[in-house]
Amino acid sequence: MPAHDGETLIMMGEPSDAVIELRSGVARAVSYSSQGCRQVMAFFFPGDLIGLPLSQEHRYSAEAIGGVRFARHRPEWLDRWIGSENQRKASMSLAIWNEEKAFIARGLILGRLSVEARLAAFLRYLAGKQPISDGCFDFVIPQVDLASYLATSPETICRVLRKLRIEKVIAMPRKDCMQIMDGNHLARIAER
Amino acid sequence: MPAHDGETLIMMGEPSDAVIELRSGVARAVSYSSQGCRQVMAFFFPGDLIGLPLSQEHRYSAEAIGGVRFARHRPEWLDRWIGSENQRKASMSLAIWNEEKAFIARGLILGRLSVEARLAAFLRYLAGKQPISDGCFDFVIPQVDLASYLATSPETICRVLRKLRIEKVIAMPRKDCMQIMDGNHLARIAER
DNA sequence: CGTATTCTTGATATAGTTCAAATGCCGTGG
DNA sequence: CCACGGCATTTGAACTATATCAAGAATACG
Repeated sequence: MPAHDGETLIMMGEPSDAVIELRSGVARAVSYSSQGCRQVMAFFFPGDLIGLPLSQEHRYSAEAIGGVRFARHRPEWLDRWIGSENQRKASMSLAIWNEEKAFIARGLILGRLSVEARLAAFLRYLAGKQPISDGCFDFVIPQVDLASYLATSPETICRVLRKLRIEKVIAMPRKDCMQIMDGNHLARIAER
Repeated sequence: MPAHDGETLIMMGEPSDAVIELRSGVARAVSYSSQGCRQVMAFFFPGDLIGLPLSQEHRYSAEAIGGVRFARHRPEWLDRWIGSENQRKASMSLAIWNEEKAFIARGLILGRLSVEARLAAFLRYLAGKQPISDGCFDFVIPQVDLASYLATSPETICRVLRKLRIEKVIAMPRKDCMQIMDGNHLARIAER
């Protein structure tokens, strides 16, 4: 099933009665605090399972960002999926761990002091998640979401991206297309 | 078994051949990057399982902070522990989820723009984790670790704690003892 | 094509980093 | 028990990164 950009796939607080399998595109996990503060917690990529029934209710909303196609499964499907996966009794753990990795990644990225270091670390993370062709990878995440994810303002995201472009660390042939020109330099920036 | 303060319970990169059960005190999860950058990723509290064998190697080091007593178990023990727990086949998931929650918490805390908001959010989190007597709870985490966890400098931690004390939002009768005087105000500060 | 959204840029104020130094605290060994 | 050294915390001062406000340009969308 395809999803419109911005479409909500699962809703925070609703009972966890469905698991989403992301087939293509990128989705975001969003947390809404009681005061209505919105925070992008993670991004999901093709192959990821979204909304594992770890608790009674979903702990975040999942929203389509760009080019999303997905499948919605009942929890029973998860049991079969796990069984089919080579009889490895660890595969539920694997699925959960995969989700956990996304959240840990955000923590580690946000642990840096400067926005530049955080953004550099995120771009390296993203490059490892996206298929790369001609040195470029899709960059469909709006800067507003990036700002929320990296705990900064959209204006700063824009400025830091420009700085990295000027320094020829990255290039953006199109707005939705990112190329890492100097991986070593990017790694150095990411280290504070 | 008791642990000295600062003692390493498990080491990042070593094979996951032991699970630690924290009986008392507080421990920290620390990640060391290849360049040697150190980052406090999470804190563990009594009852937590540390070093679940999700991957071949531990993904973080665990170090004792204060008053730690712990038990070291072989991975087989985990199977028995899971079996004993009411035959709930979900209990491995529960253990993993508990670990995951700690990392998600850091992400959500770090998602705030100001250090004051991050610290306020963390104190609320901590108050929910620590037993409270006489309105006070143990506050054994050194400010250096807090700074690393909250992605700021120790000096700023010190200054913000002072500010909160002056504003009578919190009180610290002793250095290792924290009291929340105005929970509503603290919640408001945590909301940016 | 017009409208809404996202991105970009500039200017300003402020929070927070950094460096440096002083103070307090704790354990160790004499 | 006290003196010492090391470590954590505190404070000050200067500088810098980044939030915020405001406005304009570009882009997507119906």
